[in-house]
Amino acid sequence: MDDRAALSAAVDHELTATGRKPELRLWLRLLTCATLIESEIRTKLRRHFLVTLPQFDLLAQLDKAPDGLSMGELSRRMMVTNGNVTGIAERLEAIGMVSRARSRGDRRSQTVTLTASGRDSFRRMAHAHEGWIAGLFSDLDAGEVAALMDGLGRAKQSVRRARRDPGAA
Amino acid sequence: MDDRAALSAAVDHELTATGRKPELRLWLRLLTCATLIESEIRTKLRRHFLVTLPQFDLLAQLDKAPDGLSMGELSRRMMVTNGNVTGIAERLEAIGMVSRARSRGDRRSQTVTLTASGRDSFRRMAHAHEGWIAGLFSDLDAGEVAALMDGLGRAKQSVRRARRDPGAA
DNA sequence: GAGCATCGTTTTAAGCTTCAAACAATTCTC
DNA sequence: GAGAATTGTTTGAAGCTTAAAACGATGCTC
Repeated sequence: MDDRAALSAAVDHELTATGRKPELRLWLRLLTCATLIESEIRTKLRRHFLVTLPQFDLLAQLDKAPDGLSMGELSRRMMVTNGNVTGIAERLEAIGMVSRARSRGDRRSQTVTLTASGRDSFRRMAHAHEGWIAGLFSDLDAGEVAALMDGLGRAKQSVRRARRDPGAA
Repeated sequence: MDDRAALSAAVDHELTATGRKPELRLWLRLLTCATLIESEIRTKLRRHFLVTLPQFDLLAQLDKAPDGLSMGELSRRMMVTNGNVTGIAERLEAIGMVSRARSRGDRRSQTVTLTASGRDSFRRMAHAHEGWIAGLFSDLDAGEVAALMDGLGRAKQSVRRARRDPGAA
């Protein structure tokens, strides 16, 4: 490869990343989308409702579970560590959005529940949130949304399977 | 709506979330994918290279910029706040992966550069990282990857546009 | 039922992240 | 050129996050 070819390959690599594996580029693009949306929603939640995104996430899990959830179940559904949930739930309890009580039948376990006012507040947030998300995706038509749902569904399955058997290629 | 219909609607809502807007479901799925991959990569980077994901991210930006980058430029490319970069760069400097120096021409600005050993270490990490990502996506064929790249590209544009003009629907 | 492993949760240490305020160097304006 | 915005970065406070250790209740085995 002569100098000009080497330079051109280098520039090409710099600017368009075509030298990389397609999977890596896909991951970077996926991450960019997630980061953009996440930071937009985080800012709006703070500005409009004085709530953090993790707090909103915890409330959303509880809103779908009328009987409340244990700390461990919250941790699994939110895909974060146990210790993480402890802090978020404490702060939400301090502002009266959720209540915690030892579970009947297993005194190790705590059951977290939305308070009445917590549920009210969350419903308002959730309504606004749905609108914000729709706004962010508003340049996509129904077919594009469906295609992405499908592709991401396959991607999710692939990732889950790969995490289970690290060996198989 | 009688009791049985109400119950069935509720269950349906719980399990498949069909009551929600497709855009919201798309966002949740996108976030799930990103979270799964991110946590897998985070763990592997720590186990194999004793480096955090944000540190890897900063190194990756520097590896693409042979002349180094200013703190502000790093912040923009990593899509995080300025103050955030300060801490990550400090820790990377402490372990000898990067060096910082006042920029010539503008004494406000710091230029961050990979050290020789930092570049060496990063190249090894990047090679492993590329393999891990390929492994996670290995159930997708080339067409699926391309389709996702395309759809996510459109999604990214939609989000960026919506952030610029909050008014337009 | 005594010992032992397990399970659900909290705690701790280190690091990440944002937002807002502070600071310092630069540029603009007159 | 002096004063006023602007720009690049750091600092500080609050909160998030993980990994690992600690704790206490439960269940298991003999």
